[in-house]
Amino acid sequence: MGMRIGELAARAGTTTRTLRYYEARGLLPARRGHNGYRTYDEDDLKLLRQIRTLQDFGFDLEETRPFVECLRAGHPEGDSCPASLAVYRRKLGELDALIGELQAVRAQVGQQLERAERARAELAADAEVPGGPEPVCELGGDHR
Amino acid sequence: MGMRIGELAARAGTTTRTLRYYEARGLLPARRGHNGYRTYDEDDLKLLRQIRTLQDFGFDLEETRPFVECLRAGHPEGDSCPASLAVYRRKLGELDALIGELQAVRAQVGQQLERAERARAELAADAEVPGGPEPVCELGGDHR
DNA sequence: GTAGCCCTTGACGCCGACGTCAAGGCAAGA
DNA sequence: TCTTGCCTTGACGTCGGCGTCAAGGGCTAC
Repeated sequence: MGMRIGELAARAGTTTRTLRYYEARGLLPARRGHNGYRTYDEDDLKLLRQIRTLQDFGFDLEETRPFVECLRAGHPEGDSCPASLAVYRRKLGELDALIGELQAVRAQVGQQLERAERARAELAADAEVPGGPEPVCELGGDHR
Repeated sequence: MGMRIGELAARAGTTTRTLRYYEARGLLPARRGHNGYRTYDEDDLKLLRQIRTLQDFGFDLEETRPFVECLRAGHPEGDSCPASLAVYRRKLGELDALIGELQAVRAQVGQQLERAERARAELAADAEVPGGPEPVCELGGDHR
C-alpha cells in the first residue's frame, strides 16, 4: 500500500525535491519506515494532487494549506470547507484586479505603439517632399 | 545645471540605490565631479523617466535599453527607433498571452467555487430533512 | 562483494530589482 | 571645530519554489 518518495513524485508528475520542500513547509508530512525512508499512501497522493492543481492555477503554497487541511480533516474535497472557499473568492478578486491592470497596460502600450508608428510615418512622408526618401533611424531594429 | 544623485532620484520619484543599480547595469552611466560625486543633467532625467515609465508597465530592465539608447542617439522620443517598436510589439504579444491565461484560470477557479458552493448547499438541504440543521464544517472559515 | 539504484540530510544557487547596513569621505554652516 | 547631510564603495539580505551538488546509508541483484 505504501510507497516511497520517488514513486509518489512520479505519480504526481513532480520531483522528490518538491515533496521534501512541502514537508519542510509542513504541508505534506511523511511517515517514516524502519530505515528512515519516507512512506506515503494514496491519501497523500490525493493531497499532493490538490496542491499541484492549485499551484498550476497560480496559488501560493500557503494558499493551498486550507485545502490540504480540509482533506486531512476527512472531507471529500479540498474545497469542502469555508476556509477554502474564502481562498477561492480572494483569488478571484486578485485575478480580476490583475487582469484589469494588465488590460490597462495593454491599452497604454498599444496606444504608444500606434503613436510612435504614426510619428515615423509622418517623418517618412516629410522626407518624400524635399529630396527623396532618406533613412530615418536604423538602430538595431528591422534588419534581416 | 548639473545635479547629484539624490536630487535626480527625488525628481524621478525613485531612490539613489536604484540609480546606482541602473548605472551598474550600464543603463544610466553618470559623469563624475571633481570629488567623485555622480553628476547628472536634464537629459539624464529624461532617460530615467523613460525607464521608470516602462518599468511601471512591467517591462524588464533589459527591455528598456533600446528606448534609452534611442534617446541617447538624439531622437526626440525613446520609441522613435525600430528596436523600441519591436519591444512594444513583443510586449503586446506577451500581454495578450498572459491575459488569456489568467482569464482561463479565472474561469476555472470560478467554476470550482460554484461547484463547491453547490455541494455545500446540497449538504445543508439534506440536513434540513432528518433532524434539523446541523453544522457542516467550520474549519477556520467565515467566523467573525 | 560489489554494482547500481534509491534513499537520507545539508547547503548553496537561481532570478530581478532593488533594500539595507557598514565604514568612511567631502563640504558647508554655526 | 564640530556637526550635519549628502556622497562613495562593498557586500549581504529579500522573496518563492524549487534545482543541483555533495557525502553517505540501505537494499537488491548478480
